Amino acid sequence: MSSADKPAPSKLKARQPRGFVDRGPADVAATERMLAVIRESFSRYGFDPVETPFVEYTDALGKFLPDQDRPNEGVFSFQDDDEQWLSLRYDLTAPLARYVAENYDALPKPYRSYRAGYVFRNEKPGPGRFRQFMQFDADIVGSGTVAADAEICMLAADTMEALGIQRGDYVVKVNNRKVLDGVMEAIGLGGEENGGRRLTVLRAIDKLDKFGPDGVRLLLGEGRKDESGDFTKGAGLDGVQADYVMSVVEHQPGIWTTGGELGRVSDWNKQLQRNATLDEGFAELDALNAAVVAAGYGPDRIRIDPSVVRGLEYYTGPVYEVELTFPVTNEDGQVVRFGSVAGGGRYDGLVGRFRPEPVPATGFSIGVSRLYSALKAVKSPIVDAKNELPLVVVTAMDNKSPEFMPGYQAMVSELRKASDANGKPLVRADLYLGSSGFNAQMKYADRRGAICAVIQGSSEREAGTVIIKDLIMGAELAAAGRELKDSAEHKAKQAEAQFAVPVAGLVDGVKRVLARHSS
RNA sequence: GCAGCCAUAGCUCAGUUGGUUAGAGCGCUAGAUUGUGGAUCUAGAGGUCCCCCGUUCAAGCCGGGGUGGCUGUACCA
Repeated sequence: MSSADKPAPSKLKARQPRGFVDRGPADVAATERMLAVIRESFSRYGFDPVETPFVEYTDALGKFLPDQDRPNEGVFSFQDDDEQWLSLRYDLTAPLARYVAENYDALPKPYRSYRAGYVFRNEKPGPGRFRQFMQFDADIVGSGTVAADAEICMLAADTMEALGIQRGDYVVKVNNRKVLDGVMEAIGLGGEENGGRRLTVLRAIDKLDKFGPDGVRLLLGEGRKDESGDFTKGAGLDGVQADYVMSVVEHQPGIWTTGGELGRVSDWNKQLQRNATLDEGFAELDALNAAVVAAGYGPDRIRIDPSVVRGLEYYTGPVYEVELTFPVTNEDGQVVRFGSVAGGGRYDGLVGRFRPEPVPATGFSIGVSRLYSALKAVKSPIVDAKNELPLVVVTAMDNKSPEFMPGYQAMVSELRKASDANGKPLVRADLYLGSSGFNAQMKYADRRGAICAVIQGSSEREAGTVIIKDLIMGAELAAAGRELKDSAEHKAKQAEAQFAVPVAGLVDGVKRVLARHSS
């Protein structure tokens, strides 16, 4: 404080690493409620929870093996003191595969499990895209039937509705890797030697949402130049090949709505040159569709869409993507779409990496923070702040005199012990511990969003009473114009908003205020 | 990763051809009002002008390099 002890010239700068975020009380509480809803939904489908650690051996995560000294491509990795490579998990699927393989004999199969947790990706962050984020997964391991995939799709749809997303505001889109592989074969891109070009074509298809059919066509052919002048090399398909690809991926709007009835994928497939892989893919889509339709899930909820491309590295059969379809106005006033908030598919090869026998598996993953933003945008009641327990602030009128503090602490203590008719906690209670004057204490209570303030100065203390001030009603009065403040009506309201009760009646007085605002 | 734009107070931003002590609005802290949220008025706190090197008598401003941010693109399990 004296001029002698100046602050050091270089103070440490408080800052978050890029791509990582802090979350405030409202976000934490709302996310907790959201997770509870998802958990309930998954649990109802008979899934059991399991938790695995953040860290796995790098080779167990699969894709990024330490081919050199630094297994760092997109993954946070470090070496243990025995020099083995460890990594932070980048999804919840690979750790589940490791868990199932390790505990194979002890688990009931097919094994249904769910889990939520943070995952980490060491890559460039962007809007709504972080290096640490939460996923919520559900998987069925040990069942190769398409009924398992159907079950996952229905679970996805039901979970969206449980979260307060209206039917029609989301859609579960389903495709099958075998369809895409069959298309590749049909245009002559089958076989080991065409792996690179296949990837380019599939990536181009994945851009349909972003660049539209014309953009995709460019990427299938020569390539595409973006507005910054950057050029993306295309797959080099000729016109016939590109036509074929486009006819598949663009056909989806008509498939299920023809004649007002659900069409059959196998009928639609007759328009195309066929091969065994295509047939198998369409047969699986057909079976999946039949299963969900029989259970009452129409194309407004679960829909076949041949343009869905996901998980090129490890999905082997059906793939799914949950897309939000309602438009949203962002803070810049632009209308945007949320797009995909969950995705998944069948990964029959993943557990088998650890086991002598093949183990089929299917599952999906919810991007929790993206979905959270979406729930706020649709004003889902689940993320509404009103669900929080109300806060009462006890002011410390005589905070300059330490001998009065125990009295105030007795008050918050009593409020903290109070419960409602159902035996649940009545309120959260906070005692002002700062050194500022009374005016500032009211501002404090206001900023904390307290429902009421408890006040006891010297005159109340002598009278054995406390004052309870309804801050919600008080705010309306404070906002009223000066000329109104002398009116009889205003004074009557003021008496209602702020009243004295005996010290023993503190909890009852607070209940009186709660009752006013408990709608 | 590649390309473009940007970096001055907590936030949004001014800052003249390079010229003394870098400003505004909002916000924040408090006072006016022994003890009541808004409004008003007053005062206060808060800055290595992103960092380093260079040019110059002199750099927030000019040059080079770095770092960080934004946008697009690539990748995305």
